[in-house]
Amino acid sequence: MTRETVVPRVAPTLEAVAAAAGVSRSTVSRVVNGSSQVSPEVLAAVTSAIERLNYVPNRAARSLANRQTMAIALVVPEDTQRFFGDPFFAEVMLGITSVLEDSDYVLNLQLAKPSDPSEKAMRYLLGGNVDGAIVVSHHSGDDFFTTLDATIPVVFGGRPFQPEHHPSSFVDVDNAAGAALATRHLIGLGRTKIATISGPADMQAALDRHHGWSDTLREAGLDASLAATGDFTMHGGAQAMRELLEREPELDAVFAASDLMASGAVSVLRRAGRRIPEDVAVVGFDDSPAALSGEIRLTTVHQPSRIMGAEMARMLLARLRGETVETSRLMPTHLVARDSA
Amino acid sequence: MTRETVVPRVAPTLEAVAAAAGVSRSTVSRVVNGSSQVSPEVLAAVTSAIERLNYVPNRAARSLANRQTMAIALVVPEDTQRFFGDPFFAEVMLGITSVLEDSDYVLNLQLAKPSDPSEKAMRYLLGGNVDGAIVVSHHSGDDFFTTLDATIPVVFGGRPFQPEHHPSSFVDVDNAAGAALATRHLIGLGRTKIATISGPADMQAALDRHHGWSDTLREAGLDASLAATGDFTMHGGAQAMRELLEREPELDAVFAASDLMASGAVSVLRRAGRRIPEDVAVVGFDDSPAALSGEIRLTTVHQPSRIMGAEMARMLLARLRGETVETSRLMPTHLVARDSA
DNA sequence: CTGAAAGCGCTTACAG
DNA sequence: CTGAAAGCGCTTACAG
Repeated sequence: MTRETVVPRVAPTLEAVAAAAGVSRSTVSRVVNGSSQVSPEVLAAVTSAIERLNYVPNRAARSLANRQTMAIALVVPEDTQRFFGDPFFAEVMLGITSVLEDSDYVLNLQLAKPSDPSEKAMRYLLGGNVDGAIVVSHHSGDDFFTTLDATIPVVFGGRPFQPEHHPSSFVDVDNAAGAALATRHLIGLGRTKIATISGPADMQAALDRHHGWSDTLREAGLDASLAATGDFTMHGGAQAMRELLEREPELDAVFAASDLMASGAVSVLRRAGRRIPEDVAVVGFDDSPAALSGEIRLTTVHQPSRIMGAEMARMLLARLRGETVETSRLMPTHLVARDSA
Repeated sequence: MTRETVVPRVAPTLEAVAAAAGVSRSTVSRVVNGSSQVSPEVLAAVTSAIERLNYVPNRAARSLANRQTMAIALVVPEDTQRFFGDPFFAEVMLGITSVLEDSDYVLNLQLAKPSDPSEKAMRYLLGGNVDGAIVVSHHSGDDFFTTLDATIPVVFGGRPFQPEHHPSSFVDVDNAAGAALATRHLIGLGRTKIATISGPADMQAALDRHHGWSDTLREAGLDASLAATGDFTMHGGAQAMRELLEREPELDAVFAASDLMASGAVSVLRRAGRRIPEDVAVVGFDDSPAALSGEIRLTTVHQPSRIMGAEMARMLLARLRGETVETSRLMPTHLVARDSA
């Protein structure tokens, strides 16, 4: 259209640096990649040329040549709302980025639809765009992610559904044990009508926590039928609480499988005139910031979310380096007694 | 090390598809890229070969050849905590992803340190990894981002600092006008000692909102000296409120430059025995979910965050297409009167 | 409508 | 320690 007088500031290439330093491309490539096979003088000349030209290697060319992208994907099969709404994800991401910072890898966040990764997301993950992936919040419909491991290494945050089908590597806590901790605490408080608000049945962690609750109750000879399902959100927790209250107005305790759901339950209980913890004791799970931001300081099962994120990253990086690493890492939980139970 | 008996499931290339379909690579490339210059029969043959081999184009090779990455970066110069803590960012990201979904672009999230993007982030942005960038939450120290536009198109969320230096394209609201709306509302309520909690002075939006407040006050002949600075977080808002209360215990209104800061202020005011809105009227800014999740339903200045995100993406995509687009887009604000003022 | 060929900017054996 | 050359998997004029 218009006459362009602007010099098309093309990014300098290896070639240009080589010319400027008076050496071959191979040599420049060596210094860029930190090879020790370079004489001090040449090193200096090349380094200064790089500085002078402000050279940055072209990632596409590099990837094409050595088949590494130096990128890893963080896949969260949840909608944006839930991703941002639950502090758990922030903590995990914080842990991941903290270890990636010290590496040459960059993180690509991929929010996918639960149990139905988009065509686009699948192509992205399979199209050689990342060297590995971390999948947090796996749902049972997501077969794609468990089989993805055949193409690139993937580490799950939380034991994925059907690991027997495709043995996946993951970092998790012993969810059943954590739930048992919470339930025993409630029993120790003398409660007898102990309900639970479970997470979605298509998530392994939700199932495990549910079983931890029911097994503990049965061992104690208590009824384990008072269960409702939430979706790990505050709203879902409130909804489930209403249902439980209707079914059993006399309930005196509830174990919610997440702090957010516990918060929702607390609101409903109070609005229904129950004092917490006097009338109804509530225990959450996560010990995320959400445990402290609600109407009452939540008693909850602590899981080291940030550290778990860091472990996921470390595990993936180790596999990327070709090291033999354990397929799973289980982190400890503990009960944090505060005001709600 | 060990003898590998596993077939190294190499991803099929264009070449392989061409062979399978009995055509040239050029032809396969054409159908992959949706060229119309292909006969129906050949189209069918190639399509079926692609299906059969499960072919996914190698992105690095494609990028190298046509100099497009089909990726754009969302850069947020804030730490992970604040990024996840403020619903504003979630809304913007939601808007961005909604328009990107219908395109072939993927989004790469880059959290950078305020006023000091890491070496790594800079290299990433300059290294041909993305075709363009959206920068939300720009601080005055970030010269890198304003100059980045010389290399790849960047659209700012919120007018960047020093746009005169490097005319940047951005989408924003008229922050001063929004603040004036809030302030006039407070004046209309008969308040006379109207304070403000501003955002950080290194952000243009914070400055603009502050001026909207002070100009309106001066026009009304009221004192405009009661100002404290927060950092856009709840904690920062609380801190600033304490300071204001100490300086002027008689204050009867406060305009906070964000809902999160308004929430922090509300807590402090109540703890100090003030009734809201009777004793002190509070107006926030954003109308994000945070306006409804606190102790009181906040009266606030609505800005269409999600739509703004969508506009940023649309604007960037248009520039990527080589279209001539306006350099800035200003969205409207309006006051939402609820319970706090 | 289709194919042969050059080129995108790197890395990596292979010689020397 | 250094360089020439092939190759990574695509796209894109250029012919035909």
